[in-house]
Amino acid sequence: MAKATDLDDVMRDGILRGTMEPGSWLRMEELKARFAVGFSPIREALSRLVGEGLVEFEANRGFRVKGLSRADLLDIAVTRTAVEGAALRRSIALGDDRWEASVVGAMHRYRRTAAVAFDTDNGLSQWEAAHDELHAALIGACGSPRLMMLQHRLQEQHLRYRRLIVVPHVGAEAHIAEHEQLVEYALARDLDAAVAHIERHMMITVDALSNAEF
Amino acid sequence: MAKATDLDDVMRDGILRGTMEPGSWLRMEELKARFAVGFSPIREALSRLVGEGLVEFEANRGFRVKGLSRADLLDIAVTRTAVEGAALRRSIALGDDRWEASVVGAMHRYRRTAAVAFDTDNGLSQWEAAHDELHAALIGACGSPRLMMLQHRLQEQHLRYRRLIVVPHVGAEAHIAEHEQLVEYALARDLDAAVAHIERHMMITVDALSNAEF
DNA sequence: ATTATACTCATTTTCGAAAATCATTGATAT
DNA sequence: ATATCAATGATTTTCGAAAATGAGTATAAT
Repeated sequence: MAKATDLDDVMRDGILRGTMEPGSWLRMEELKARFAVGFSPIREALSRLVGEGLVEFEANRGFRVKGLSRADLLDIAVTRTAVEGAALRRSIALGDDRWEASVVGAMHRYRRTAAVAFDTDNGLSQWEAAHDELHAALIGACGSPRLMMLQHRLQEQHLRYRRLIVVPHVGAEAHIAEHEQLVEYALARDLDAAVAHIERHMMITVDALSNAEF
Repeated sequence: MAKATDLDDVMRDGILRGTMEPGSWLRMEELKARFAVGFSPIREALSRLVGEGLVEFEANRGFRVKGLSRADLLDIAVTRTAVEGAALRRSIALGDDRWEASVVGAMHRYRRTAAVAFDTDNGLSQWEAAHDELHAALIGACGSPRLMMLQHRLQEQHLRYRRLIVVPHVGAEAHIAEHEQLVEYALARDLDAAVAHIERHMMITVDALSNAEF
């Protein structure tokens, strides 16, 4: 079935989508049966996910999906603020026209997907994907592989929490306005305004989520 | 010999100390013989190190020690600036007396080890260790597990470059003065001065290293 | 001479039987 | 009754034989 090299992709997907429950143990025999492979590829893929922070390992007890908590959600936000703030600062300072073009393009797609987010079945996840791509585009010119990689991983981890709450129909407009403003600052190369805005933005997301049950 | 769970520690050590050459392939049979274990624990440990950014993996070609380059050294510095800057800002804002005490203590040990760094055989690595501990102590009150973990990993990665150049006997005084100043700002809770100082500090280290041959 | 194809060989990668581990249960002694 | 220790069982973890892979080499075809 699934090639062994892509096993971590499949499992990452399961963890991010909540199919594999946060905090639950990952029993070897079960995974072996589920994915129709031997022990080695499974352990290897899980070890990679440990490094990514999605899975925890306890010697002789096995692997488990990393749990969710308010403290962890806050920590993700704090770290995202540090990483994305610095990356955005550099990106705005270094970005050329190609960067501007990619931001404009991503913003366009973001607007479009937001407009139909509640119409179709997977409209919401389309919007979410466009949102994440917009953020990635904004820091795309920062020139630091590590900062971009960290942003990507933190976005993934954040995704697990976003999926837990129902996005209110009404909030959409404010959400869009937030990003219009952010992109405007970025393209105007207003460094301080953009960074201040994105830092505030991170915390708003936490506030919205911290009322949720989990 | 070495318990299988600690295999990654042993290999990490080898990579950081340069025993395992940067860019070189890690042949399975060789590692199997060297550590007297089977394939599985080796692959697992290496997979963990992939997540930490010390090892690269290419499907069906195997694992290799991550190479060194000027671009990579600069990227480490950029990322360290982002992570340690933000962490220090939070640490200064949130730190209590216990934090102050740990900083004072770490600074004391740093001074002591610096004084005898060139006297004994392993004096230099003692000094290096104390230096890293001082930086860890400074951000110790930031309250973010992720920022502290990232700082630790980046410090490790930076270590591989530090080992490449010979620390000049003369530079020691300036190095100590830098840290005296930094600690002073931190304990005085002068947030902006401390953060500005540490950001400059990161770049100084890069400059010193970028003249080295590699 | 150059491209295409089959064959080697060194190496990675997978597999499941077997060993190791830990929590639990049951037996025994105080 | 409670503590101590041995047996049990469920599960993780290791191991090396065997399969899969890809790079290199030889052979054949145009």
